[in-house]
Amino acid sequence: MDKQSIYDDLKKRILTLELEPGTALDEASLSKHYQISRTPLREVLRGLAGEGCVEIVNNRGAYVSSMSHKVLRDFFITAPMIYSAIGRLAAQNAKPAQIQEMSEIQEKFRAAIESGSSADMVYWNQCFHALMGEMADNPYLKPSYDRLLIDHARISQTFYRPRDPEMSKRNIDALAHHDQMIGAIESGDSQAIVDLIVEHWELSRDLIEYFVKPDPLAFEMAAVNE
Amino acid sequence: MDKQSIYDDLKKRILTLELEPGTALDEASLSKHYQISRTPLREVLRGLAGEGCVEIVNNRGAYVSSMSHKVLRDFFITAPMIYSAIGRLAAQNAKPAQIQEMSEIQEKFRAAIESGSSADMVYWNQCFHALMGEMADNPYLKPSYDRLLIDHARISQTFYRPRDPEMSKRNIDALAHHDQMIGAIESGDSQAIVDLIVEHWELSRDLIEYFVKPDPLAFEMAAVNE
DNA sequence: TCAATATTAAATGTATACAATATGTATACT
DNA sequence: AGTATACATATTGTATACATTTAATATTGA
Repeated sequence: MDKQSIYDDLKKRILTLELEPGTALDEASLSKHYQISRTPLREVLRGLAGEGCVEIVNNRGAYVSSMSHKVLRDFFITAPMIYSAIGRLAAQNAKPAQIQEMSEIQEKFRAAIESGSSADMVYWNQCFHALMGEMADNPYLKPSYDRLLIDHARISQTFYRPRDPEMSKRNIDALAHHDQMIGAIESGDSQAIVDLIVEHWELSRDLIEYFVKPDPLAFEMAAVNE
Repeated sequence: MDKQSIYDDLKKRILTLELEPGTALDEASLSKHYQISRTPLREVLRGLAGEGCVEIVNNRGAYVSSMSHKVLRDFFITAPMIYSAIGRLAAQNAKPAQIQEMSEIQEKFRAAIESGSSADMVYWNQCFHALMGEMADNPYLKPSYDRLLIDHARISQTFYRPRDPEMSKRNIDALAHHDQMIGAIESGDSQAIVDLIVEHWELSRDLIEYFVKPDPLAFEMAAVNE
């Protein structure tokens, strides 16, 4: 397994919460697991730290980056601005080959939703939005955008409930948004893509609110007053 | 010299253009220069790559990141949005100790301008704006902001002419902006800081335009027609 | 002479051994 | 008993030797 594959594998395990926020990433165990020496493994961990997946503390090793309330708040403040900017630039700069690739990813995403595979949904959704970042082709926005996507995936996983029928409905909506986004990018319609991204964002935000502020459990007032 | 110092030193040399864009960063030479083995030096280079100072090509080493026309364009597109957002957040979140520190940095900056030391001006200006990024305290915006600051310093250096009287005038203006920014942050005035940042940005932008589109050299039409 | 291939030198990439640091445990002391 | 200190263990950080890849040069053939 080469370094890039190890990088991708670790990132995937962090995004899917298989490695939960705060988990210690022990160099010896990982290098044994991936059958590679500690030197290149350390470089992988430091690479992931640069992307925000991992936090490194001096002389105390690497940890999967945390997801505090503060982080959640910053995420809600920041995502709409960056997502809109990336979308606008993507509509302006997307190359035909990238649009083709995006269509293919979208079909994989559609298949994942139809099959109900939660891990695949997260993965192909991630690919879709990461590709939009590539289309935007702006080295200054990319690091922030990528970091937002990482936490977006983790937050979504946290609040996703595969058995809730409300989820299927939202997935269908998200899928439709993606289709429309591809159309807007093809026609280079900046305003359309920004509108779609705002709509898509609100879907995601509402999903999270839906679970942060759920309906209280049923209870009998009479029983309490007895 | 410890790893952090080496990191800082290299970053400073890149910012001040002592190490020009595209310069190859040879591991052996650098490790000899800093009296450290290649292993930790490689980690430093990869750290700088994560920040955007350095580009690493597989099996071909590290280079000071380039400054193409494309980069310049992306810089102009992106900086106003991120700078404004950071400024707004700084006004909202700055801690008293940080405001104190900013005042101290500003005095160093003032001294640098009065003494006319170009390198010190770049350095303390960088510190001022980097601290504003700390005040904003937003992990999603920070990586983009830091990358913008790096290239902002390099672009400014490229177009700075210490002997031009126009420069001194602009320096005085920049200094005044900084003073006003500290005031706006102290009073938590978001609107004021955004206005100041836009003004400050325009100063910087005009400076660059002033040298990208200079007045043509004098010539005699008559001579051409002879 | 030019092109293609083989060889060689120099660089990066990896493994491993050793050093420094941090944590946990045991022991001594108040 | 509780705290502090000393020691032991485990983990990270660094140096160095070796492997691999790249690039430059030399050599051979047409």
